[in-house]
Amino acid sequence: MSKAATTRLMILQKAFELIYANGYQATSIDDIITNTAVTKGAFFYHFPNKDEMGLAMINEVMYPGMHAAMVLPLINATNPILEIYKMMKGLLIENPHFIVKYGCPAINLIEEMSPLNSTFNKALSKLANQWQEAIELTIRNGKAAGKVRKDVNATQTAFFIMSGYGGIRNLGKLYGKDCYGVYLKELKRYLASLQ
Amino acid sequence: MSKAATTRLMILQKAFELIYANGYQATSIDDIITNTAVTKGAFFYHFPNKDEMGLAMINEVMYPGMHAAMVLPLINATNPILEIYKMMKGLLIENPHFIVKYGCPAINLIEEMSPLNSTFNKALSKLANQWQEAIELTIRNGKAAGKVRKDVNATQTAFFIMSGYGGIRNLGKLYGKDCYGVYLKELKRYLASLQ
DNA sequence: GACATAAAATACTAATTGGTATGTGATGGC
DNA sequence: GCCATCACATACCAATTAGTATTTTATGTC
Repeated sequence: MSKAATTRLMILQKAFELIYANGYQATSIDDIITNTAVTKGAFFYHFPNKDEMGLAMINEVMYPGMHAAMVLPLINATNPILEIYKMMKGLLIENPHFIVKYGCPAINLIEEMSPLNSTFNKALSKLANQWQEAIELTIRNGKAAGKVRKDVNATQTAFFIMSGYGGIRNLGKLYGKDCYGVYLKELKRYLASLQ
Repeated sequence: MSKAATTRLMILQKAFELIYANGYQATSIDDIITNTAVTKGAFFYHFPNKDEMGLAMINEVMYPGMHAAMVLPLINATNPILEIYKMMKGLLIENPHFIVKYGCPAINLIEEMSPLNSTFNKALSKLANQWQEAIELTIRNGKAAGKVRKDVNATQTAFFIMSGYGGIRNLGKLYGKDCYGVYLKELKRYLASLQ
């Protein structure tokens, strides 16, 4: 990787880190550059403004991360109920990149920025769509394989599962990680009811 | 109400309005006073700083509102499954104070502030606890009355329902109100599975 | 090694931020 | 009618914000 590309990536990764912990608007460009070996000149050489950096961060840092944690575990699922549960448990309990009190980076950014900036909204919708489609497909395949009841609505179920995730990330900020376990137990019950 | 009390309430209500739409940190004191007939002197006469105003807003504006919309509908519930569903539908569809793209004021504030400020965290936890207890009690009563299966865990179920709410408010910001209907359909299915 | 351009460093700016210092008119108790 | 204190109003301040203008240093190509 060229030195310039390294600088650019350093900016995006540190921005992600700070924005994850403090929010997008509360993270200043000065915050980012004082936490890296990057100067303001370099920042504005690589990005025309803060929002363009934010979009690059969504597409180049968050998208790959969410794909690995949320979509890949579902690909080629043979037992959809189990696979969806494992994906969720992996996300909530086993993923070392997430800190309970800071929630989920994607949920945080949706919460903060999607009402304020339609370009952010679009970029974040793409993330959510990928996940929704992966869950939906898993359920449809499960129905075809006879592992999920025929009267289950895949779209409805996907939205319901995604909602649970966003909400428990929110509650986790209030109560800490204990509520993740409580949630997962009931998720298991719910998923079983689809069989 | 005395004139001073009116001024104070005006500040809190306008602050709530602006913070609901733009977030706590993105709403400046100047924003609040230019949108009211209140000066900076009056603001800092009534509140020592911005955070104290924020806490007063949680306790004096948000708490009563959330109690009316989230707790009251469950009190004296005779059919818990139906009552919980109606409470949720009332919140998502019928409540005229909420704007889909801005989500839920309480969820927003939890998202933004609970990781950054432990005093906010505490105040917001009280809100969440009230709701949790109301849902839990409804389910326990339902079990006692034979309207909810004995093997249902009230705490788990309450967390699961609360999570769904927080998450669908998040998705609503992305997708608009259509997803509320999709969510409610699956919530109905889930609630039925408790019977 | 000359040269063009890419990449970055430095110094600045206007606007906005939360908060303060100080002044002033109204209000209520005596 | 005096006086204290309440309830504001006005003018300010230092720090921080996103962004710009200008200069300097690397880097690849011939």
